[in-house]
Amino acid sequence: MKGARTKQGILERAVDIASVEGLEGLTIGRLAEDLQMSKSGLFAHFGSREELQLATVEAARQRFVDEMFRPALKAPRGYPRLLAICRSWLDYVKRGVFPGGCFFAAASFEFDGRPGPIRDAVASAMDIWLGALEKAIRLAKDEGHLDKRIDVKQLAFELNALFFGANFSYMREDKRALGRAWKAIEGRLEASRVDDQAEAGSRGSGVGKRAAAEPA
Amino acid sequence: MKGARTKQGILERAVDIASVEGLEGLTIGRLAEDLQMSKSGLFAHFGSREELQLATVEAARQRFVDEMFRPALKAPRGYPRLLAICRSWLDYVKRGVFPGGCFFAAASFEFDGRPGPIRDAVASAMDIWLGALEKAIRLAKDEGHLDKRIDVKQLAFELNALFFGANFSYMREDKRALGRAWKAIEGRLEASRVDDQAEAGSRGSGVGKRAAAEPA
DNA sequence: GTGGTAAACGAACGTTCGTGCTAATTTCCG
DNA sequence: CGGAAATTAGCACGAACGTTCGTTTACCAC
Repeated sequence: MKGARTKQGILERAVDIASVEGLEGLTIGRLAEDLQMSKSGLFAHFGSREELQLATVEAARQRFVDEMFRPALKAPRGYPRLLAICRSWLDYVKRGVFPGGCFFAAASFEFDGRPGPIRDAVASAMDIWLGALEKAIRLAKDEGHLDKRIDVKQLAFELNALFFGANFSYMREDKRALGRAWKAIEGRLEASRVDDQAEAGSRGSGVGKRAAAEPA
Repeated sequence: MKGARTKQGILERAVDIASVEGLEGLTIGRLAEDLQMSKSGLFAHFGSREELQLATVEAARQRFVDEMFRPALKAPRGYPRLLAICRSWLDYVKRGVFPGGCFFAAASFEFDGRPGPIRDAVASAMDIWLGALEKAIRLAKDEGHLDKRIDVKQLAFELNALFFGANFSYMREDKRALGRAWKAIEGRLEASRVDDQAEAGSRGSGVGKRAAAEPA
């Protein structure tokens, strides 16, 4: 049972390295040296490099769910939860959950043109995440918080794109990156929101009726 | 002078390979074999692998400008040109200008956490492109086509994010990817547009006043 | 045609890659 | 405590990596 803990430790480090150097840059020798153990000893846990890479993808998915997604589920379902997910996403890159930025953004672009098990694993993880995002949007519609006419997949596409853009800009030391992303996200969501008559008040008309809140 | 032509041919192939395998996956042996020439003969043109990578980035930038950006400049300045640039971007990934999808999206994510000359070169190319995009937006404002209140950098950020998202989805064989991206882009631009009283007509109100045109 | 320069080649360098084996060590259970 | 099982280490391998070297080929001016 000791092996399981060691394996977990290996994978945590593997995820960190892969998020910076890429999954192809993740090398057994480098990883072993980093953990101060022998190549062969480490190797024995996986049997092949590809298996190590696949396990790394899965470990990254776990971390993503634990650090970014699950906490957002505490928010009440519907619009608040959808907003919480978006906020949590930006927070997750800000906190540096992966030292090299969003693991899956990087991995997706790294393997997009290369068929094989790793590409499939990354794609599957992204499918799960996008599915969860779509579900959150659908719930917000069902709760009557979002306009019934909005296209769920379309909105998920746009939000996901903004996440990628946020990660890109943030990694380029653009201090305004997350602020911009948050503004865009909020604007997009507010525009799809069903008018809440209770707080009708005087919303601005025209370009955008945007709140001014800043991300965490 | 023969060497210059050879070098150009090498770089064209190098760009193709790097767009699929990544700049780190671009290997001298592989490239030489692909071109049916000796490693040493090829190597002599660059002096080091890093120099080859840097030259590859520059060659990719050239191709990007030639195939995607310059053609869009034929459109009249202002809103039409901005729209033409966006359309051209989507078309450029659809046409497979780079076999592995947008070279710079991939390279940006590959090197975002790794300081060094290559990261700098990629970042510089992205800066030039984003600068050009911002300029197009600013021109559209100056021409009175876009609302004067819009934030140029904010809009550029959002468009760029949508391009990345489009590339991501398109590379995943999502047939609707470019359609969605186009819809989002057009919606975002229409919302920032100054109302053209001449063609007032009956635009839909509410969520979005979106035209239904499909991308090329 | 001949001489000189530029371009491409082939072989080899030292490293590092992933991957087998086998031996030593540690851990766990009765 | 002792022995079986799981875990780690040591070592060797073939291949590929970037790079250097000396040599040969191709081309162009005179």
